[in-house]
Amino acid sequence: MKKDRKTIYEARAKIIKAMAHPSRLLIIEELHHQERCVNELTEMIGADTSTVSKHLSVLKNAGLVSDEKRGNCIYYNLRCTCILDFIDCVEEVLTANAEDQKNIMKACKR
Amino acid sequence: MKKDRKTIYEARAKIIKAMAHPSRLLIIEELHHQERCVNELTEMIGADTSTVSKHLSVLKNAGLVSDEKRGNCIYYNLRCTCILDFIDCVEEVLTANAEDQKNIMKACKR
DNA sequence: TGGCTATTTGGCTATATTGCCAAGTAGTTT
DNA sequence: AAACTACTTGGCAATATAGCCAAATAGCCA
Repeated sequence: MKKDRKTIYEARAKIIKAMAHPSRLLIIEELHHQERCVNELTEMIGADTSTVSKHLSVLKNAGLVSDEKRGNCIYYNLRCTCILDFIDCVEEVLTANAEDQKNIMKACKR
Repeated sequence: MKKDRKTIYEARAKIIKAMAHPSRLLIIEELHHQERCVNELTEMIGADTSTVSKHLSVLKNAGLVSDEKRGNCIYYNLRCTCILDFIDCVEEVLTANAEDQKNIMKACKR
């Protein structure tokens, strides 16, 4: 692979990888509705605070969320709302896959 | 996290994880232009055939590509073209990140 | 049949990710 | 200042991923 093409794909992969985790997808979806602090997200996810904090730092590092300290809490915000379209696309893939499964089942019954 | 919500996010994460690799992003983009066989992709990527074959099986397993044997080769096709919008969104994030970097640099010079 | 070509699979090592606990930091409240 | 709240960091073990080589499979060609 050409060097500059590789650089581009690596940069993209880093962003996508940051999304590629169930808890982080929850965070993304939640932050789309409203900003949240670590504590709130921790409760929703049901993992250790440190774990959630690390997930948030992965997202922040990828530039997907921003944080803002206000009062006692650090509030996290979603930076690019287009990410939600992204998830719509993923849903499309899942639906297509389910459709395939169904057809396979049908074929087996025959 | 509630069990059914967790299931949904795990399914989504699996799809996204399948995209989260430079070589696999190249494959996706390439297949968007035209179908390709393993050999062709292997050359473009410049890795071992077995490595590329495994990348393709990850993509196939996620339902992102389909394969079709014709003549001597197995041709791979992209199944959901919406994935390209997805990548547009990733580009948007990258641009925003670059913008941030630029502003930080500016601030430092002052 | 035997050798090709195209592709997949198994096995292995190196590396990365995840998640918990414990400890550290920082700002707030009493 | 001491205790408290909110969060991050370091460390560690378990697990997953990546990429190579070697070997297996499968269809084509002579």
